Amino acid sequence: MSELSKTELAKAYTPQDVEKKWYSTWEAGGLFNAYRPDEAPQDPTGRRADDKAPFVVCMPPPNVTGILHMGHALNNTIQDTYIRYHRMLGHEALWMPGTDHAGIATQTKVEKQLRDEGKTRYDLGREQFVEKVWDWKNTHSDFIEQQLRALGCTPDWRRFTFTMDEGYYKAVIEAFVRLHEKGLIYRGKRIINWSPLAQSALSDEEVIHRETQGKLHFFRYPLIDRKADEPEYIIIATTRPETMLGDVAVAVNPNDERYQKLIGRKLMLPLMNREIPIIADDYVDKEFGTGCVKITPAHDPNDFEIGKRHNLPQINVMDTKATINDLGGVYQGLDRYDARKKILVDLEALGLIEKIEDYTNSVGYSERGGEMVEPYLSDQWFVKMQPLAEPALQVVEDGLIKFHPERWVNTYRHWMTNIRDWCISRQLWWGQRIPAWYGENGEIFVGRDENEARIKADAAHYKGKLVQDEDVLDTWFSSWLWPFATFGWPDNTADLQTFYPGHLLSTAPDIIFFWVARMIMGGLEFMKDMPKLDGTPRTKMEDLIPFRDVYFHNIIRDQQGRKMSKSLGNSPDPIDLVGKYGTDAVRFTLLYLAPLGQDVRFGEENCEQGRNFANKLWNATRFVMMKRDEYVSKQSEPKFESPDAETNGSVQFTALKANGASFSTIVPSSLADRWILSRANRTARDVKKAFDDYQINEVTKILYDFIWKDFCDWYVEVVKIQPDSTPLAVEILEGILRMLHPVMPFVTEELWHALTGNDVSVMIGRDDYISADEGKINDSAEANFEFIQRIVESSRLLRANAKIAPSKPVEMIIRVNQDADLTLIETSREIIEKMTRCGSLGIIPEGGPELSNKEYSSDLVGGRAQVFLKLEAVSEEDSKKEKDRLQKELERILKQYEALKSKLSDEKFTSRAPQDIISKEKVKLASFLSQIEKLKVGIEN
RNA sequence: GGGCAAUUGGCGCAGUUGGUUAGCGCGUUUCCUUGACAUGGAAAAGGUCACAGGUUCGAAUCCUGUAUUGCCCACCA
Repeated sequence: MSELSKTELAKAYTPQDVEKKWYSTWEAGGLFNAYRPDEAPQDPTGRRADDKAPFVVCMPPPNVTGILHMGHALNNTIQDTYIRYHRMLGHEALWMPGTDHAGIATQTKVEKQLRDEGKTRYDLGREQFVEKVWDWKNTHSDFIEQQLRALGCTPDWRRFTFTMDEGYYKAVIEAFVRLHEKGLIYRGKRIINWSPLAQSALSDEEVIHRETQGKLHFFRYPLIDRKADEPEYIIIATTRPETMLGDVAVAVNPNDERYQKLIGRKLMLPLMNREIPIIADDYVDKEFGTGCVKITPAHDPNDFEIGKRHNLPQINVMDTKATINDLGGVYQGLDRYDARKKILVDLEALGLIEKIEDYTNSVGYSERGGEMVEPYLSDQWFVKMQPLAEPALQVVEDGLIKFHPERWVNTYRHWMTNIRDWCISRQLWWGQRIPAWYGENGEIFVGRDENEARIKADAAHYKGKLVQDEDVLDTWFSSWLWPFATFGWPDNTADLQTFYPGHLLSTAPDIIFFWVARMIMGGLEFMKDMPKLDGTPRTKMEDLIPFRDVYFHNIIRDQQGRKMSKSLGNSPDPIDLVGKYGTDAVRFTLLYLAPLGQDVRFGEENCEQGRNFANKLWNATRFVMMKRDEYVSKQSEPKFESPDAETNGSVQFTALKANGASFSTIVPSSLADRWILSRANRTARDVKKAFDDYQINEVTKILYDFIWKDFCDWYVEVVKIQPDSTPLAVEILEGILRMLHPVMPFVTEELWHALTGNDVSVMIGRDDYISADEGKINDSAEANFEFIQRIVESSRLLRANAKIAPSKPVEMIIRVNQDADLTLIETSREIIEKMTRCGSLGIIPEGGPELSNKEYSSDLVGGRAQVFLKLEAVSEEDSKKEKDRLQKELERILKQYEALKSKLSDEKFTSRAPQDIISKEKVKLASFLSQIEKLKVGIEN
């Protein structure tokens, strides 16, 4: 590659051409693969860092049937950016991909398909139905993977895991059996959340409560054996009349004088004609309603507790479809809503309705199906959570696991300290079947398979038939094992030893309870027995936790602030955006808009910013390459292969790769060079800090500003004027491409190859990330070049004000306050002249003849200099306008000056403020003063 | 009922240990197709940082309260 390059880049960046090519090149080149030290020779890139630690991210597995929405796009972009960043830092970066079987969601979809064919799952039977779900899964799971590829994601596809895979299935069963053996899983008859649609139990987390407009009904329950001075009936209040069919008592507060005498007496439950007692319980609030509560233990969790305290029967009046059953008398067969209507009509006819009021209360709905959840009494399996929650809270409190932003710790703590047992059984067919077998007399045997259950049965001297539990486990009961089951747990695999614990978990905050908290519990509980890589046991908490940092990203909303949702149709398909704007543009935009933990409103047009940025970078590279060709052709003996970076006289290019992780070895020879090198290194430093602090939107902002404003707007312009800066520009650009690569992988890879001429087998993503050389951060160079920039800007402003055509050469004079600046400006003379298009430039010291505002328009550059632009024919009107402008400026500065002056003369300030602040303010005051004087002179002349 | 956030120019947002002449993108106005880029360049207008107190030499930034908005949690029938 002696001819470093020809300028072959197209005029605009077209992502489609570039993305497909590079993705397959990366994949074929093994970029995504992470290897254990013992597998190192397999790494096709030949580069690995045995001495460097792995960096592991487990992808939150999307639902296998789902399509990715904007939230996924953001989340996976965050993860991919961190993976790429750490890969470039030399870590063995492992991103574990996979999908989730999503029990209810998936089963519901397949059942719906069956329904369209006029069938139910029972028509097929369990085995055939599950087979059908597998078919469905197999035809849909590719889709997720393709979308992730389109987003440029680089997980280790070889490790792709599905939560129903054979090995994973085993892990789930193992976890169940172990917890059961420890007494942390039990079976119990409880009130659970029942989804009549899914016909299954739900966990508390799968129920969302919404304020719902309803009615509070006041019913009269007649008193039996009423004495003359007693009321005819007791009035109870209820929001759910249909449950009265299962009433077994009415409770009052023991201290309620109104009813004290009636405690122990009986009421006649209307419609059912059942005698029920009046009982006393502290739970009842005297103030609410009538102070009398009907008690329905089978249909309300509170009533259930009260029922237990008072040994009341539990009468379940509904079946699994929330239809009234045979215990509901004449209402049998009615749906719960129809039953309510009929009960109201019937009670009305009996004159037993006191009144009905409007009432708003919180009602639970199924997160999936959206229907009203029924509190339902049934036998279910539960995980005892408190013993698991305690250490899981501890590791977060102790900072072993850090939340970003930190405030989520509060939410986490609250949930963990008020934790309730987790209902894990689901009356579905799609999922891991509960490994419990029942004997004919209700015996329960839990084992990894039927053999094991049989052995336990034998031990218990049970010889009869064994029937396995029909139910499956909650999907989250498999998800919480994700950080280690994916590596082969419960087997003691080399992968598990090498890649556990992981590092980063990135997720939306809405699954903090579902998933994040439980994964922490799972890691602490299940990894205890697994040895570390060196064979020693995991004794420390930090060896058990599944990850160290949890990044809670924002929720993406539409421009009206609504949550993106399928039903609203307000969620753009990320893949459409990728097609329209390019992957890099979408990635950049999402990260740029994603301040940590703050919801963000997203409009598709935002992607234009990312697209424009990619195009800007593209063209800057195109230009730099063009200048390089030009520069090379002018050199008598270009020495590209030279490893040295000597810069005396004939500047030469260093071999780009040899720079390793820092920007450039070229010794800067001009102010602009020192400036850009300083800015570049400062940027590298700040980017690293932002990455490490999980301020990813800050990363993109810093890069955007540096690349666009410093490099493109100024330094590229400098190169046009100072061709000797070309080699440095090339090297800065090369570093820019590396710095930006984790965020915008495609365009940077394409440009990097164009620029360096590297073979496709060499990938920027396997190369070193830029690290800052802080010794090259040069405050005075930055300040001095900024001074030059301000002068140029002043000149442009004056030209615009005076309406002088941009192309017309002008006469300009710069008057400086300090002699040192005479030389400074002199050395930058060419830059100033070319950038301001001035025909003649005078540089003069303080003092000397005044320049009249009849001839010159002027502008102050802080207190440091004043720029004068020679005007052509000046009319009275122009002159007045110029004076007005100066006057306005004078007033503005005067105001600040006065404020600062009184501040500095305030003894309180001078005695209490730190010295450096005071001296800074003094310098500012002097600057104001000099500006004021100059403005006055300008106005008068 | 408890908790957590947010409130900065027309719109969307930065501003992380209190000290900047309060920034950015979009939009608006003016000018510019000068050999990287019109997906561009140059310039301009536009904000008493929700409100009221307080702490401090100094507050967009810290504290208290108020208002509005959003989210999470909670078994008051």
